[in-house]
Amino acid sequence: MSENPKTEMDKVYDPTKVEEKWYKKWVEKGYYKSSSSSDKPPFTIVIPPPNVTGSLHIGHALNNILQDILIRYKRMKGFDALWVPGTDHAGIATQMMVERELEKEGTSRTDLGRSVFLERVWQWKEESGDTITRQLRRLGALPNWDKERFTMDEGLSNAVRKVFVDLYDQDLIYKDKRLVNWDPKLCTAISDLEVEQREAKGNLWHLKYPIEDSNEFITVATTRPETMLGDTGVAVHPQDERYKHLVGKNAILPLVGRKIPIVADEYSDPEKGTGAVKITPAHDFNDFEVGQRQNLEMINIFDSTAHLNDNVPEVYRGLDRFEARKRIIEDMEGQGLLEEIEDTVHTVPYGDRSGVIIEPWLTDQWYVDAKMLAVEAISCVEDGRVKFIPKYWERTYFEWLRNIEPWCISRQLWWGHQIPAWYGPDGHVFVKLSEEEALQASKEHYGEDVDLVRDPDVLDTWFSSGLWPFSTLGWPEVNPDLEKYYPTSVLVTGFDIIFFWVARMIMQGIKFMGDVPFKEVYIHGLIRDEKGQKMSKTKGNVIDPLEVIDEYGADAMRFSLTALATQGRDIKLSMPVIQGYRNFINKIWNASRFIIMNLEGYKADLIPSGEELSTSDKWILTKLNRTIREVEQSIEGYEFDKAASSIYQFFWAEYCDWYLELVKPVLYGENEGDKQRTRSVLVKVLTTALGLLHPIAPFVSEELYQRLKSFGVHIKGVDDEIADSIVVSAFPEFNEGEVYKDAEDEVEFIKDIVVAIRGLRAIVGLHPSERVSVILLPDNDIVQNYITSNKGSIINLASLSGIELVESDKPEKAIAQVISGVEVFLPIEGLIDIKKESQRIKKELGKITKDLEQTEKKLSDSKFLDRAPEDVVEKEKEKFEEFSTQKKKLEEVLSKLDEIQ
RNA sequence: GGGCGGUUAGCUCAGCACGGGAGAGCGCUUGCCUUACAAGCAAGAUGUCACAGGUUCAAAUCCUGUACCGCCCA
Repeated sequence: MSENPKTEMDKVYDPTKVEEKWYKKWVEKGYYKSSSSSDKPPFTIVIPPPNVTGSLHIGHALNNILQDILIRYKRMKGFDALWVPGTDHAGIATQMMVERELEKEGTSRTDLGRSVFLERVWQWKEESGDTITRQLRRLGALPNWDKERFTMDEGLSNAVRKVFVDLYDQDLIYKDKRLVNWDPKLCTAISDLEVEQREAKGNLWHLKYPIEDSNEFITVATTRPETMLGDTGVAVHPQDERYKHLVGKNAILPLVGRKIPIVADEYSDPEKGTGAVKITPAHDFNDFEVGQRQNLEMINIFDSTAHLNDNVPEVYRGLDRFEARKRIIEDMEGQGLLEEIEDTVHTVPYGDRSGVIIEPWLTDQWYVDAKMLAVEAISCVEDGRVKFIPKYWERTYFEWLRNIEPWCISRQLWWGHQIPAWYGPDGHVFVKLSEEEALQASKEHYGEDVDLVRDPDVLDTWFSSGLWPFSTLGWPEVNPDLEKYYPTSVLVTGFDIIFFWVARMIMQGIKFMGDVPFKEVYIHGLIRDEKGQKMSKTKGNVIDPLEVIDEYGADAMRFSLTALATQGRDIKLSMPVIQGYRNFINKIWNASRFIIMNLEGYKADLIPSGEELSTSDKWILTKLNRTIREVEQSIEGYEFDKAASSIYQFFWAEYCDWYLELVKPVLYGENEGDKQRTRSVLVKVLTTALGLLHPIAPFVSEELYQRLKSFGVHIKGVDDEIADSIVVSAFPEFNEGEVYKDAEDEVEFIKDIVVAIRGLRAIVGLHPSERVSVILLPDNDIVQNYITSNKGSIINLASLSGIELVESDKPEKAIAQVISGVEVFLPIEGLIDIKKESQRIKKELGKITKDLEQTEKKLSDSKFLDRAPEDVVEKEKEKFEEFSTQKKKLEEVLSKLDEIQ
C-alpha cells in the first residue's frame, strides 16, 4: 500500500494492494539467495520443471506452494535454503505448438528446414517461455531466480551429451532394431510410458485361412484384420488337440497368396477366440516374440504414417489402416472367408500427446539399458537412502523398476537434444561429445578424413529431466554448488510422474553422482473438482489458480491448498472452500487491525515475563507454544494440513475468540501497567503467529509485520537482531518456560462457565446486550477461587450484571446448567416453557446416564480391574465420580422443575 | 488378471503407525449491525465410524473376509 501504514487500515483485507509490492521487494532485497560459501547447513529442492509451453494450472499451484512452504520454513529455521527453478523444453509439446503457428502462416516445419525451424522455436521460447515462471511469482513462490535453468541451456546440454556418451561407452546405451510404439501422426517413436491404454469396444473377426494341399481351413480370430497382409505364421497351442494335425503344415494367406507356416507356440491360448492366432511379427509386440522364437519372417506393411506400403498387393497400397480394415473385411467376406464377427472389449494404445492410435512399428532406435540402472535405484529405496512419503508409493516404484523394459530414448523430432552420434560413409557410428571429437575418431578409424552425418534424432525430454538434480547445479563441472547442495533434501511431486521422472532421476543420479539425487520424495495428491473428477478443459471444470488469486488473493489460495493437502489423498477443491480460508486471512487482518488500533504507548523493550503475567496471558502463551510445536512437527513431517489447521484453530478459536475478548477490558481500563503488559503480550503472540503463518501465507504476514514494524514492533531476524522482513525472520521457537499448566486449566474452566451462561441466556432468549445476574454453585475451593479471581472476565464475557456465589442454596426460579465443577443458575422472572426446559434436562440426563452406565460396567468387571493399566482404571474411577455428581445435580434440577409444574 | 488407495456428521475431510470418554471446516437452525472483523459474533442440532467375523478387560483404530467406489499396471 502506498499510504502511510499508521493511517487507518481498511476494514477488509485487500490482497491486490499488497502482493505485487512485497514480491518485488523480496526479489530486490535478494531474500531468495543461497550461498555455497555460507556455513549454514544446506536445504535444497529442485523444482519439477514445468513445460516451457505451459501455463500455470492448479496442480502446479499446489506443487509449488508446498515447495515454497518448505523453503521459507527452512530459511527461517536458519538453513541455507536453495530452491532451483526452471523449465523443461518439452520436445513434442513445443514442436507441435510452433508447428501449429507455422500452419496458420501457411508454411511448415519442412518448408523452413531444420535450422530455421529451430531458430523459430528459440525465438518463441524467448518471447513466451517465461509465462509460467511469471505466473509462479503470483503464487508468492520465491525460488532462487539467479539459478533458474532450462533443460536446453548450454550447461544442461553438455550434461546430456556427457551422459549419453558415457552410457554408450559402457554399453548402457545402444542402438537396436525392434518394435517401438510409433506415433503415425507425429511420426516419431515414443516410450511405453507415453502410451495410454484405453479400453474400447471392438470386434473379433474370425478369418478362415485355407490349408495348403487340403480342403481344410484354419480359423484365426483377430481384432486387427488389416495386419493380415503382414502375417507370416499361424500359431496354435502345442497341446491343442484340435490343431495338432496341422502343425508343420502351411496355410495360404488369403488376398496375398503367401504360404505361412502353422506353428505350435504356448502364446496361443486355446480358450481364447478359436485357439489359433495369426502372427504378424512386424506389427504386434506379442507376435514379435513369437516370430523370434519360431523364426518367422518379418514383413513391414506400413509406412511411417500408417498407410499400407509396397509389401502388400497392389490394390491395397496407399490405403490408411482404417480404410484397409474395411476393404479387407469386405474382400474376405466376398471370398467366403469371414466366418464370424464377435463383439469384444479390448485395450487400444493411444499416444498421450497426439491422441491417435499407436502402431507397433519396426525401426532403428536408441535404447537405455534400464534394467542395469534399475538395480541400484531399487536398492537405495530398499535401504532407506531415499524415502517416499507416504511410504506406500515405494511399492509402486519397486513394481515398475523390477519389471522395467529397455527405454526408447530417440525421437524423430527436431526440437530437443540432438543425439551426439555421427555416421561414417559405411554407417559406422561415432558417439562423441562434439563433432570435432567424432571427426578425430573417424580419422583414426578410417585412416583418412571422411564426411560424417549426424544422427538427426533428438532425445526424449525425460532423458534430460532425469539429470535435473545435478545438471542444474552445474554438473559436469565440479563446483561449490554441486558440492554443497547435492544430494538435494527433498523432491516434491505428484504420483503421476514417479516412473517418468522420479525413477529416472534416481537411476541417473546414482550412476553419475554416485549418490541419490534426494533423500526424500514427498508425493502429493492430484487436485480434482468438487465431484472428485479430474479437471480438464474439455469438461470445463478447471479452476484457474490465477483467477482464484484475482478473486481471493494468493494467501487464501495457498492456505486452502495447504489445509487440504492431507497425505495420500487427492484433493477435492471448490470455490466455497477457498472463500472460507479467504475469510480466515481477513480475520488475521482484522485482529491485527484491532491490535494496531490499541498500540499507542507500546514499548518494544518491555518484555513481560513470569509473575508479571496475568492468567490469561499465561494461558495464551501456553496455547501459542503448543501451536508452535505442532506446526513445526507437522511441517517437518510433511503434514501440511495439520500445520494449517493448528494455526487456524489457534488464531481464530483461541487468540481471537477468547484472548482478545479477555483483554479488552484491560485495554479500555485505566491501569497503565496492565495496559503496557497486555499490549506486549498481544504483540508478542501476534508476531509469533505471523511467523508461524508466513510460510503458508507470505503476503499478509509480511504486510502486517511491516505495519507493526513502523510502530517499533519487531521480530528477531534469522541473521540479525531485527528482521528487515518476515521472510528473513527467525521461525518461532517452542519455549517450555512459557507453558503454564495451571493457568491453562483455570482459563479453560472459565471458558466452560461462560459458554454455559451464554447457553442459558440463549434458551431464555435474552438480548445480547441485556445484563443479568447469575448464581454459581461451585463444587470445591479450587473452582471457587477460579471464579472469584476471574469474576470480572466472566461478567464481561457473558454480559452479566453480577455473579452470586452460593454454597448450597439453590434458587427457586431459575434455569440451570450443570458442568464439571460448578452448577450455573440463571434466575428467571417471568414464565419459561417448563415442558421444553424439562425436556432439555432430560436429554442431558439421558446422555450422562449412558456415560455413567458405561463406566459402571467397566468398574464392576473384575477382568477390567485386573488387566487394564492402572492409570486407565484410575481415570475410569474419576469419570464415575464426575458422572454421578452431574447426574445427581441434574436430577435435582429436574425435580425442581416438576415442582413448579 | 495383478497391485494400491478409499468407505467416519447433509458435504469435504482429520483421527487409525502406538486400542481406553467420536473431531474440524463448510452447510443447516436460532438470536445478534456488542466501538477489530456481517468475509463477523453467540448459541444449537446432526454419527449402527460400509458390512460380517475374530483378537482383547476394552476396537473407528489391530487381524481375516465381503461389498461398493476410485486409481495404476498388464
